[in-house]
Amino acid sequence: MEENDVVTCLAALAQPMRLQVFRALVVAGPDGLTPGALVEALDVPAATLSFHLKELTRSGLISQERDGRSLIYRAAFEQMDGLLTYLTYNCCEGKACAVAQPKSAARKPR
Amino acid sequence: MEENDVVTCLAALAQPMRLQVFRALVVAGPDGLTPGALVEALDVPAATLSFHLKELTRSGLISQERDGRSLIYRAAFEQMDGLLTYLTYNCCEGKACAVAQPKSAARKPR
DNA sequence: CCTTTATTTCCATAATAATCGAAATATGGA
DNA sequence: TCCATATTTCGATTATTATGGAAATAAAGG
Repeated sequence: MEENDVVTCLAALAQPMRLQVFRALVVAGPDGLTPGALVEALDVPAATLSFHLKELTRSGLISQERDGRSLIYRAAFEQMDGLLTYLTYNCCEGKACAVAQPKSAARKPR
Repeated sequence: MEENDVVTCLAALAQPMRLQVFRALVVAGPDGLTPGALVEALDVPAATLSFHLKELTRSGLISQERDGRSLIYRAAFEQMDGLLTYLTYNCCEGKACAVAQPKSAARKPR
């Protein structure tokens, strides 16, 4: 992933409501969630949610698919993986830092 | 790391100049860099740089230490590790996604 | 103490992002 | 075709962030 896209992805997640939306979609997995479900779950006005969904979509971190009257949004794990890969590289260059997947995997196991 | 701090860290990195600054500090390693060196390297007005350094410091992603007339800024790897850990968790919850440290480590070896 | 160098703070300005009601669009079904 | 439901777009408003020159602060050394 290229620096520009990295900044866009980071900015997409760097907002409380959007981080919550993304987390909800990650938890929902392949089924995804509709805007309606997110409005309920996160108690946010539809127009506001729509703005944030657009922002996340623009970054490539989520995808959209129509299903009848509803839309289904899903987390785009490949993109998130790309972001993490970039950050891991640019955190750990020459350092014995967070190549620590084992350490990470050990704590806070929820 | 808690959700609030995650958003703050993401926001700190979600800006082209700040991402460059952080990357430069990561590359510089334990020696760190002075604002003067960064002004030279990144060709940015001192006042603008100072604003961004403050932002990064506020997030905990870099630290500051005085050395005579100069200040030395360094990447705070523990904080970055915390951020990566959080993101890894909230990307991969229930997914066989980017627990892929090996995969990541294999490509783009520069 | 005065000067030089390093860096930050102040301040005004410009640019971008977030909020949300109301109107518009899309879809499926009677 | 008309209606109800799901969602987005519009548009106005407010809030936050970024930029950079000029003035202020901090430290070292004569």
